[in-house]
Amino acid sequence: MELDERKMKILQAIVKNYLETGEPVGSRTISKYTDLNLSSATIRNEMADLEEQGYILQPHTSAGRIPSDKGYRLYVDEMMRERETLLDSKEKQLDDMKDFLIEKVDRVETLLQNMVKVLANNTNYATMISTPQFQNNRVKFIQLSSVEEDQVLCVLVLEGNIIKNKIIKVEESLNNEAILKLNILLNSTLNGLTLDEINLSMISRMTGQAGEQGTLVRNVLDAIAEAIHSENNMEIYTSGATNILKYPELSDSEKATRLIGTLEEKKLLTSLISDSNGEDDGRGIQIYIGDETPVQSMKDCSVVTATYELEDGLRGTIGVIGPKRMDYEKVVETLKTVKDQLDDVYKKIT
Amino acid sequence: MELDERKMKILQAIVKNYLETGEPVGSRTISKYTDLNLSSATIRNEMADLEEQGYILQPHTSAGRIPSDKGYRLYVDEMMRERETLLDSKEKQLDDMKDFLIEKVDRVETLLQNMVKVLANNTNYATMISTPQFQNNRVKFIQLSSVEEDQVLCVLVLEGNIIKNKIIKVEESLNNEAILKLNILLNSTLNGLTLDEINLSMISRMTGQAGEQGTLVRNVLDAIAEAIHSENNMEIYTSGATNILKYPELSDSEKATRLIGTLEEKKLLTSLISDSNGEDDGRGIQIYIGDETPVQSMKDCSVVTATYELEDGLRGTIGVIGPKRMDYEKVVETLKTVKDQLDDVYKKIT
DNA sequence: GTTAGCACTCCATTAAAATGAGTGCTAACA
DNA sequence: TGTTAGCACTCATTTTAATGGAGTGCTAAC
Repeated sequence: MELDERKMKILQAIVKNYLETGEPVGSRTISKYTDLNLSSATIRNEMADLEEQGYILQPHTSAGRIPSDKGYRLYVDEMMRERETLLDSKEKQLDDMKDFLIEKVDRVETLLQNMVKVLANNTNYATMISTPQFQNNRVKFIQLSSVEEDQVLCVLVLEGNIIKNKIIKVEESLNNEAILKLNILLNSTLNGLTLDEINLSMISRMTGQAGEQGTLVRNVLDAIAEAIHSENNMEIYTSGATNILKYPELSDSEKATRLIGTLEEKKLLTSLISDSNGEDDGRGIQIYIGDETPVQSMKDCSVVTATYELEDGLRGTIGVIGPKRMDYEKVVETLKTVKDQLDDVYKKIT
Repeated sequence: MELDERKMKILQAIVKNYLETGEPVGSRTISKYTDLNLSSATIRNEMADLEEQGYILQPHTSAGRIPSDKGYRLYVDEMMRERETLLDSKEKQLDDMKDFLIEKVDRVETLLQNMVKVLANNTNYATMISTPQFQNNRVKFIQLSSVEEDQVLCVLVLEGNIIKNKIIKVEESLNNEAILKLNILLNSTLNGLTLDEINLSMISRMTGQAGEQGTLVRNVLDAIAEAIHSENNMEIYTSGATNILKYPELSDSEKATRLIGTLEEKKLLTSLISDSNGEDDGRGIQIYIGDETPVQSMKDCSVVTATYELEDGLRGTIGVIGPKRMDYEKVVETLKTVKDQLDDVYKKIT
């Protein structure tokens, strides 16, 4: 099953060439392209082998070969060299970007929205980014305040300065003293806890202690649970959906509709969000080629995702969606840089 | 410049037919289609006149005619009958929708997001909706709380239960008493005011009264100003962007990219938001045909917008973007219903 | 003023032909 | 035994030509 060195080189040449041109590549091209100094006939023989082994395929007889998913996979795993040379200029470019991003940014959301746009412009693929998850972040501060007769405002601050709030209806207005008491109760009990740590016995104890205001406490806790619960919170921003249309193999009406539709219906993207199952390269990068994708509607694409991590355990996912023949090297490199630098930018703006 | 009745009828027939088929319509079709009982030759003569007057045009010689922007405009202004007959079923349909929407909706944002999706599915065009504006809403409640040594949380509640918050850095930690005082000062001064009413002299007086905490008050006021300022607040949700691809006249790569890109880059849509300049039909409906649009990139489309109004003076815009040959009647009818009912749904969920 | 008739235009569709990139296979070569 | 030149063959793409038909404009007659 292993490929000898020559076959590897030929496969690599095929993939590289196809990434560049998007056209099936023939034996003659390879014969000239590589330093192997082999005639096209020899290449043809090797190609026949490679096809038999499933690394490349022919769109039709008498066409050149294109990489199969398996071929891309081998390329990505074994042959892709990191572009150290490019790294410097990329660093610089991203430094510029940082300045650009910081300007006028004062909320994480805005930062991420800008980031995802920059990434889309940079790569010419579609991009997505999820707001950080914070299930495991701890409660820092809770406050109830009476806003109107029958309305209580509940504000919740989590580690990482995530603020959630909700207006809760109450039957009868509360006096200041009652509210003060409740605040003390809530803070002393819940501060420093994560959602997972707020369990049933705790809840019943608190509702007990709250006496008359038992139902209110209950409502507050519900509000917290709801506020903190992942699916209500994770937002996904996308950008560059129209980049899809730049690639003929994706731009026919049916595929484009499916893809752009998926990007629009952000919920469908959640399965791309860092399930952090093993398959990454040790630096939080994951590559899904074709059918490997967890999002069915993207089976004609490749998806590259990276997990970024801000301080305070805030963690999210950033991803690039493009044709299978995307420039994996560049994308991976860019994502790594983005991921590394996101933290910096974030620190500067907070 | 006025058209006689017969020409009107012919134009109307052309537009209607073109809306249905999307194909240029010829004289023979009209001759049979209308109850005018005129031969195709006569129709041809009239068509020649209509073309000369700019109401219709020929894609090429030996093709039928299609309406020009001017033709559409006349149709929309003068010929479009409201479909009273359909109204009943539409009402019902929207009632169903209401139930669907209320389920699990507990924030206005979610309501609007669902609404815009339903609208897109219903019409088969692209849709947009803006979150309500609240420049003129009054301050209901302000509260500062010390969250950490150097961080103060500022919560602002406006009429309509719009909540804004921001964490403000301070030099030195504030004791409870100081915060209490500030809260009283802020509330007593600002409650019941709109942003416009918070003027310079008021600010300087307050910073004076705040003594040591002058800068903090300044920061709080800045935060309010920023929170309340329109461009930071208005969000626009879109849906059904891919519906664009259903219409051949818009689905070529270039146009589609431009349009979907515009929908993605929501900021570009702000000029569609209820500048409420006169040109509406008295019920908050506006129709932009082709070049009439304030958004340059949509000059190949028509856009229909409606202003909706929730209670408490919350007001936003909902819009439909489609090909010029969109079904204006249906769209206008649907928008009217949505606009009327949005308020109801909103009341139910709050 | 209306209509029938006719020549003309031009797009769209189909069919046929030319092109050419690329293959697989065979036989000769080192 | 691995490599290469040569050649016949395949098949998507492009080009060209032919055909059909929807629709018009104009003229002459009603």
